Amino acid sequence: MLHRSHNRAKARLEIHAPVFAALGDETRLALVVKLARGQAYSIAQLTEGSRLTRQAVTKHLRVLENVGMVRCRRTGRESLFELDPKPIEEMKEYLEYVSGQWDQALARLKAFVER
Amino acid sequence: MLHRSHNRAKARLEIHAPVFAALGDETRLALVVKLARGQAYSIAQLTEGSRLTRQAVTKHLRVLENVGMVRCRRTGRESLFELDPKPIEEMKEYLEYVSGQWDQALARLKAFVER
DNA sequence: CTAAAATGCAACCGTATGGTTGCATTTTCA
DNA sequence: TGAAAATGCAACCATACGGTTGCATTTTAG
Repeated sequence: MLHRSHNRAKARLEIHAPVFAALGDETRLALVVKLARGQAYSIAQLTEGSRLTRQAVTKHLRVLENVGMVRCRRTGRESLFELDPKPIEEMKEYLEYVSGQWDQALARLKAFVER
Repeated sequence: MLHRSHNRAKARLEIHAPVFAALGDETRLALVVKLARGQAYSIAQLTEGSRLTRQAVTKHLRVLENVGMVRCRRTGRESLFELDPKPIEEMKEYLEYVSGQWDQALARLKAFVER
């Protein structure tokens, strides 16, 4: 059972890099925090409070959309964006895998030293 | 207590973006996986199996080092790199915060609808 | 119907990024 | 001591990235 989650995490490593990259920007990181509040926000709403242009924010939103962290639906004259938590769960799985491996390595080292 | 972890995560948001960016590259992602095995690896060892140049791998390692995910010590004629799990823990905290907010938002929505 | 609101589209720009090549430096070991 | 191993340093290159500006399009509301 531990073996299964191991393979699952390893099989999906390729998918993760672009998702991590999407969060590798302060603006996008902040957007995700705002979107995590659960509502759907228009581009104008998401631009408000930022020192950036609306178009800059739009670009960031498209990046998030392309990696599947955000979904967009047109409603009237505005585009509403809302979070999709699945990629975040995948990132958590990856990090759990890495730190799990690390912890096991430390445990083996400890057992070896104490022998 | 839930309120405290909320503020802690929010206070450190600036730190996280470069760390996420560091994992936003397939090569670095793979390096971290390898380093999670717990040993210290030389540059030559980490280059082995990759299609990249040693210098390319070195650059990636410096990136990981600059965000604190990896430490380097010179031993004889080789540079040994090993993982530092703290930044990974910080990323996990951030993701926990975001998905936690999201879950709470969904719960509020559910409570509202069922009223 | 028309003006304002919200967005889309596209060109453009400076800089960061990922990668290479070439050469110098330090350590090891026979 | 001298060659091979492991790395460091630096220049260079193409392209991706973050951001802006300008203008066209669609929707709303008076």
